[in-house]
Amino acid sequence: MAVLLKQLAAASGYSINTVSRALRDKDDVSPETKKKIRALAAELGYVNNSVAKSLRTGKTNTIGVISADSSNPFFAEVIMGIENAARASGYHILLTNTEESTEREREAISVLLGKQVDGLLLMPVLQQHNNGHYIKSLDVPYIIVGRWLPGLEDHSVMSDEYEKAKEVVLYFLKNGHTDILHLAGPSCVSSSVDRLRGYRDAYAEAHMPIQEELIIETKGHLEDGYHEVSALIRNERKISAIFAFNDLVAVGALRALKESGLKVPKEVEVIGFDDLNFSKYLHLSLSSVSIPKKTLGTLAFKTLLDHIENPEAPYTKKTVASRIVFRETTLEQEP
Amino acid sequence: MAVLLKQLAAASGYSINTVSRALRDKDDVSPETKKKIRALAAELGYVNNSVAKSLRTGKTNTIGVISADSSNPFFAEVIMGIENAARASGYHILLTNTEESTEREREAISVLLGKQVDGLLLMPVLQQHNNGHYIKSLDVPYIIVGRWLPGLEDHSVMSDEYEKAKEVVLYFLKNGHTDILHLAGPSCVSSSVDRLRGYRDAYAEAHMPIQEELIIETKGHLEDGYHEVSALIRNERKISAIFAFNDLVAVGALRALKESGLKVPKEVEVIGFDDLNFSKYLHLSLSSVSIPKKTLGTLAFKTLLDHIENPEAPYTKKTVASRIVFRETTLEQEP
DNA sequence: CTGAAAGCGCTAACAA
DNA sequence: TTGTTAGCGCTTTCAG
Repeated sequence: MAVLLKQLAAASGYSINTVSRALRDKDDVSPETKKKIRALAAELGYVNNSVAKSLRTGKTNTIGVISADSSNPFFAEVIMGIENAARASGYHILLTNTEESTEREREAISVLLGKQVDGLLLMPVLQQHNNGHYIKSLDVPYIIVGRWLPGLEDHSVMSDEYEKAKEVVLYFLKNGHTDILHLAGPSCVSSSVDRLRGYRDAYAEAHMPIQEELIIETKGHLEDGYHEVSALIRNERKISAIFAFNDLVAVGALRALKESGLKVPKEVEVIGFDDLNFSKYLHLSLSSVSIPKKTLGTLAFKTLLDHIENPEAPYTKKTVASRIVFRETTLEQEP
Repeated sequence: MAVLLKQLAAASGYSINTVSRALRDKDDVSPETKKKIRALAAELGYVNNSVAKSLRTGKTNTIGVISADSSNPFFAEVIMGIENAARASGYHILLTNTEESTEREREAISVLLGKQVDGLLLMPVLQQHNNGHYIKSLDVPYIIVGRWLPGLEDHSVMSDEYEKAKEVVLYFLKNGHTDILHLAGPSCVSSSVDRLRGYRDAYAEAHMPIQEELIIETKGHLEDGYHEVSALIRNERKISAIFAFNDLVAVGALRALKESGLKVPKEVEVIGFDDLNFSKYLHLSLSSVSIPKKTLGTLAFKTLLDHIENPEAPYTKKTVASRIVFRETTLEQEP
């Protein structure tokens, strides 16, 4: 069974305390003693029991990560950024999925608190009955990653989505498009709200009338883009540009366009959002708004760590800049 | 601060013990007492401290998941399967990445053991100096997911990769291809070894000579497929079929083929491996070997759970069947 | 049905 | 420099 301090103490002749201090490299233990104890620990394969340590110290060196859907490559990439940064700082992550369910989210927070995580990284659901109030009352430091919650904006680490969404649609409008389809994301996700707002404000700024039927809410999955665009084409609804909530939806849309024989970008221009790894390798490489996902994850963790180490510090909203990458699904193309 | 059993005891007039037993629904506490205590706990927002509980019970209800690279969509999907199954059984996952490094792997195992995980799910690196010996000596139950380690085959939950790889190449050979490029994965990953073995054995079975220069080792990333195939074409090396280690590499290859003007599948047939979510939505939907990733994750967790609950049970290798999906990058196509 | 006492393995005060 | 003692918050005997 597991080797304990007690065993090391018995085997070395020192007290449990001295062994503990030696292993933690405290400087009131003589070098020789340390050496002896260290050697013994290595020989017997001693592994510090972090559960006991955590109970005693009140620190777990673990943070909870509550993701909405980690099978979505976007989150997967963000989470990898988080994990990397966390590991580099001696932290571990306890990962949970909510699948955009408010109840699961609440449950997840509660369980993770029970596990005494030192902090929380959240990608929360935004809804009528969201957990904003509950989250606001948390004792542990927490950061909202890539999203926001009303009244908690200062806890967010995210990218400039509204601005970029607007820019995308403005680009379309300037190119003379009037029928710009917006394949929006779920309204319970703050990024959908921002991207949609960008769409509306771009129209407003260009003094163009919005055609509400060209705003279609999806769940943000591949199939959604495919089905919605297929349906539109079947109904002979004219569209000349598509601004998709994310790359997944855009890829689905691309597929539908191809099947119907519509030429991209000549007849229909398409811009996605997120710039997933594979998007530039598509047969028709996808124009998209590139969010630095790994950076987002890293920054989120680092910010959280700051607050763990310095609990009194006030929170401030942090933003990482994204940029529009023009590839083969738009007429304008980068060199 | 956090509400403790002590507070509930003081506030309710019962002893700490009774409160604890009431909350855990033990049947030697009277129903009314339970009700009172429960109400109080809910009111004060009591959350059980799992660290203390774990120290006392020796159970953490947490498993460690050591992934090679969770930004790879394949792992992301498997991990999601694991997380789902785990949550359904009241377990949480502590996620770590090794980026295919043996040292990080060893370190990760050790730290997770220190955190007293109830079991381990590994996607280990296979190398000269691998951690097989170390892993073999573990006290906690562990399962190797989607891979194998020599001597530990019984601990694996994986798919029938060798068979399917062979089948793929046999399909190519039967169609008259002689120059089949194999974009292999890293040799330190067991699935690469299996898929390559399938390639070789198919040639042997067809009594065809292998052209060693058509076996190219890659790291399994998108860019690799792109660069290797581009280089081959630049050197005017003739190839008429590509069997890629995974879909990522295949997509990169597809891109290179497109740039060079080679028609898929007429001039070059391509089959990938893994069948990632997006593969069927590519402009040219990718033929691939479909591994049921979520099932793999679920089965891995369930198997691990069996061993956690029943430590004496012997391990046996488990396999989930994959299947070849013929889409638009092959001449043969499913309806 | 309920309570008192012990102890999980560790670290932090305090003594020596 | 080292050892003794207490205690983190909980569950588990064992009494009552």
